[in-house]
Amino acid sequence: MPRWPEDSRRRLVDAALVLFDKDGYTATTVDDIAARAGVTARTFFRYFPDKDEVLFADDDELLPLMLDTIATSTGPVSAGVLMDQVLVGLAQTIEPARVSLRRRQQIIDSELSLTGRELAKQARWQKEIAAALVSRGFEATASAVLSSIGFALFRSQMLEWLEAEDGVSLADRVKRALPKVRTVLDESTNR
Amino acid sequence: MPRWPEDSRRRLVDAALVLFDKDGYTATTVDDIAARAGVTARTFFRYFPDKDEVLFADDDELLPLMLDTIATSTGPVSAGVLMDQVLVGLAQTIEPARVSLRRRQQIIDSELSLTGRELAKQARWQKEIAAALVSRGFEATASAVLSSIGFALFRSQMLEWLEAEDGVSLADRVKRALPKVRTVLDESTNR
DNA sequence: AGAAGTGATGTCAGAAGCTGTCATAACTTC
DNA sequence: GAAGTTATGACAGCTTCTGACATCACTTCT
Repeated sequence: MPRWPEDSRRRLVDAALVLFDKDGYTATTVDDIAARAGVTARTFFRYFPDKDEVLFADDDELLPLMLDTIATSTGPVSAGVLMDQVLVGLAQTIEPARVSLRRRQQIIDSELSLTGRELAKQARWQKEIAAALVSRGFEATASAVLSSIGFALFRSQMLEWLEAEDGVSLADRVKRALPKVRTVLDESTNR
Repeated sequence: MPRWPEDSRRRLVDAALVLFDKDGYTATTVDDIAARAGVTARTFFRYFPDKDEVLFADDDELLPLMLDTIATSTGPVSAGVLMDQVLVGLAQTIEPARVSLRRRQQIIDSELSLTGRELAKQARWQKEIAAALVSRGFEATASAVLSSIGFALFRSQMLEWLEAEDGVSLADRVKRALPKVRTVLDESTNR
């Protein structure tokens, strides 16, 4: 429970989203964001290491959740089932934030560098999840492959979910994703 | 066959790789690179839109190759087979450059922003390949999923290939990757 | 209540990335 | 050899990001 803190941070995030949405990412300077939040640019960089991160800072809370899913899972399960649990848990966590996530994704898609940042973050998750699977005794390459395609699938499902209006939850989409791969693969070897 | 051109560009790339390797990415300034190549920083930015791109500029030649694979494929094949051909072709193309690619990957891994750039480029490929599959008459979601996991797999295999010393070619690794997914998946539903 | 401490913020200075503009020199072409 | 093209240099300026130090608000201890 700090004195003024967290308040500035929240205002900076809000200001950034509004301005990026209104004027575009490159067109809005850090000074603009800081001014709208009532602080200095220097303060902005105290909360966020760079201009991009104001869009992704909240994501950092998600990795511990995912790692926790793996660490606290009980009983003998396959790596695939664990990965499934991780992704469904992730889906359920972000599910309520759909509208703001969609706005954010529009901004991200408008700038290639932001897409890169998003994917880099996901790549870090991917590595950590794979490592967590390994530390639970699963084989290294299988863990890497699983984590790799798991996140690739999650992302494609998330993008669909953000766009779609059919009301199908992200968790449901994710649950259907892995079997869907199997279908595609069965077709793929069908010379 | 330009007058002086291409020569400066080549020298800039070489200088950048040497300096990034020697002093680290952030520590070497664009001025350093330009100086070593015998030109001005302004000239650097005429060849490359930003400092990152000097590491990735050559990759742009690869996309046309991949799209060509899809466009010129004859006979009725499944999307999966096509995707397989694309990735194996890509693997064979970059195969000879292994040593320089490994040095490059070390630099990329040292900086999160570079990883982002690498993945952003791959994301663009992914979208274009998916679009090419669609234009060959394949279903949209299947194309997207296939392209998505295809590149995820390719990347994980490439990273293994760069590290490994077992002499197994990248193309072979890629060929084994898709079946490997199937194995992992079979295990994954095996509650 | 007053002193001392802590943490958030402001101010200032500066490096590095990147862009626009114009000049110039090298080289080609007619 | 005149005209046109092109790579490059030379500034000048903006934006992102960092380090150093000052200051102000609020807390805690006495």
